[in-house]
Amino acid sequence: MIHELTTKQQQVLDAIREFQAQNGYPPTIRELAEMFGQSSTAGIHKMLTILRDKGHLIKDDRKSRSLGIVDPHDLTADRIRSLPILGHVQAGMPQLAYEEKEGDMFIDSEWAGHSDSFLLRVRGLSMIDAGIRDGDILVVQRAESCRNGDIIIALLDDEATVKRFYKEHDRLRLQPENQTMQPIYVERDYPNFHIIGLVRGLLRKF
Amino acid sequence: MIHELTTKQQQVLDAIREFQAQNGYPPTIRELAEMFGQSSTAGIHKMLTILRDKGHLIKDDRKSRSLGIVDPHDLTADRIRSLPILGHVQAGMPQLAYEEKEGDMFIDSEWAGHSDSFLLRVRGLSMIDAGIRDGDILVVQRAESCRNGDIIIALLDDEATVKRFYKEHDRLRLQPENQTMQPIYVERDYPNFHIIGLVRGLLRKF
DNA sequence: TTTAAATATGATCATTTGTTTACCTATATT
DNA sequence: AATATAGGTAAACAAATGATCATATTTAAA
Repeated sequence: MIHELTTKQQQVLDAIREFQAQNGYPPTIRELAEMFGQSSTAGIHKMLTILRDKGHLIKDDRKSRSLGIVDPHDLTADRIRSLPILGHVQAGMPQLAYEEKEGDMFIDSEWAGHSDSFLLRVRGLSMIDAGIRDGDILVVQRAESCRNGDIIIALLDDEATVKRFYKEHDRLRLQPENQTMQPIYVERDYPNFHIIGLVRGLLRKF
Repeated sequence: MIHELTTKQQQVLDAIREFQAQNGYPPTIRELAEMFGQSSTAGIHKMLTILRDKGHLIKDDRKSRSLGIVDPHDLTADRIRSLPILGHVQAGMPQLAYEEKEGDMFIDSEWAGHSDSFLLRVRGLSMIDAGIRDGDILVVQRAESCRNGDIIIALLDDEATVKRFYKEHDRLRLQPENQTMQPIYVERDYPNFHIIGLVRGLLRKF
């Protein structure tokens, strides 16, 4: 869909990108013309129209400094999320207690692209056999439901835990991955059980 | 140095930030006035001057859409690194074979702040007891030396491995963390042994 | 060579945008 | 009560900016 560009058109596009990075806002047509040593604005204006038609540029008519690059390489902003690191999950859901925030961390949105996620520091050894260790940080995606076998963050009687989730005949099984620990069974419709989120990733710092 | 703001001033600042994030370029004074339901531009204009004097805003006189937020929280650019994901480490060090790149991932520079780092996908179970599993991604910091107990990426006879490193009397011990595997011993000064880097972190995607 | 497209000029026009002045209204402080 | 400050209105002005027309010049394709 994105057409080929002449070298000149590419230069203009690069100049816009450069200016934006340098100043925090896009250039005017006259500023662009000056950069290329041109005495008229008409040439640049025409080129911007071409660039827009070719799909490389977003340009709002009659708006000053409204140029926006359509750059498949510069997905930086879209690929980064800043997530809060929570020391522990508290009661009072579904609102998360952000006061308990340990800090923030930037992560690739491949993990946090959907909905609102957060990071949770693991306490305990209940998932040690799944390679989840004490002190690890989990990438948790908020969710109310999940599927069999998912590793979830659940709140049971105001106590937050990491477990693998299984739905059985008339009850739910929260399976620790630790040979020394027993599964927890929860009646369906037990009021004090809530799924907080799905474990999507794990971060560990050595 | 940065003065306190009234709630209204804070709202204006937030609106500018929001607009910038939304559109890629800053708003005009009239657009701001409209956002706040004001019929005149003078009020906003006055407020922008105040915000600039207080050090929260960069504002070029007589330039359209030139507002720039001075935001101590926006250290984004400094806290993010884009690291290549390598499928495996090859011979021919110390240059890494970037042709084998699987892709790139953004990570917090808390892990990759120093020197050049890269990401390496783990193959095998040699470190399973350390919670490092097949398919995990390691954050590797390039290094030629390391200390006892460090988890390292080493190249032995053109074979790359993840092991825990110990220096013994007259040899080096590469200790797998897997009860079924035996340590590897390497003579000091063995020519075909090279330390590639230090494992600083671990990323896993569920 | 001929033709078409891309690039550029110079001038002009219309609109957008920032700036300013003179007021008005609260609210809090002296 | 008097005063200062933040916030707001209305109107007008000046500068910045985008759009456009007619016309060259160069470059690439037919």
